Amino acid sequence: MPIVEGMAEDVFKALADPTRRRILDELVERDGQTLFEICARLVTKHGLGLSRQAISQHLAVLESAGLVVTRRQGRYKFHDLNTEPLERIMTRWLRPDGPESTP
Amino acid sequence: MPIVEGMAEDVFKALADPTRRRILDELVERDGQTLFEICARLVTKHGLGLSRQAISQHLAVLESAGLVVTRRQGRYKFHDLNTEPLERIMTRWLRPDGPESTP
DNA sequence: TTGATAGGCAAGTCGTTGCTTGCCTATCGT
DNA sequence: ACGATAGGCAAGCAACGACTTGCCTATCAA
Repeated sequence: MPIVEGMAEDVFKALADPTRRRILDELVERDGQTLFEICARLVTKHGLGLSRQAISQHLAVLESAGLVVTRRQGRYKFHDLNTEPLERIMTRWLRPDGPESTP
Repeated sequence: MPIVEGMAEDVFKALADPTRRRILDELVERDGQTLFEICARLVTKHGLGLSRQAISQHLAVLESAGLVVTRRQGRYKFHDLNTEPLERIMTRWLRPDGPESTP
């Protein structure tokens, strides 16, 4: 399947923010975290002092990009990482014969 | 070499803009293009009606991210694609399929 | 039911960014 | 030398994006 720019757009924009990349770092380390868990870990591990809404908005961006999928369970909403959109776009500019090493 | 966020920052921000991604598309198709060539091809192939300076600024962003390297020759400045920064960051969130040893 | 927990919605602020416009320098061909 | 070509620099503007604040809904435990 060829890369559709419309799909790549959201993914690249989602990856453009350092906080969102940190969130992905957290999720790749432990899947199924809630919003409050992610907030807590960003504070304790990275010193990120952001409001809950800020993180919530970041998660919304990641979700609409397909990088995060969610499942509700009672009052909890668990967030899981989905790397499938990444693999789709990563090879876009890689040359067929691979990178050229230093001669 | 481990991924340093400071290095990834510029790369992701550079990739966040659709015009810059188009430029990379052009360069992966034909290396060593000048600014005017890139302008012309963006217009004819993608209908992008941007000013020369706009493209120039995009190229500057790509260059400072290390995604494009340049070589001067007389009054010409040729632009070449460099995929090395890409390969550095692409595997960041790919889960280890098993006990992966450091290369 | 009451209070606490987990999360959502909307408006507003403020810095960033993409783009333009105008003018400038350097190199080439004749 | 001259004009034409290739590119650079800087100020200004409009739009977007990250973040906050305030208030609201839903679920669970006592």
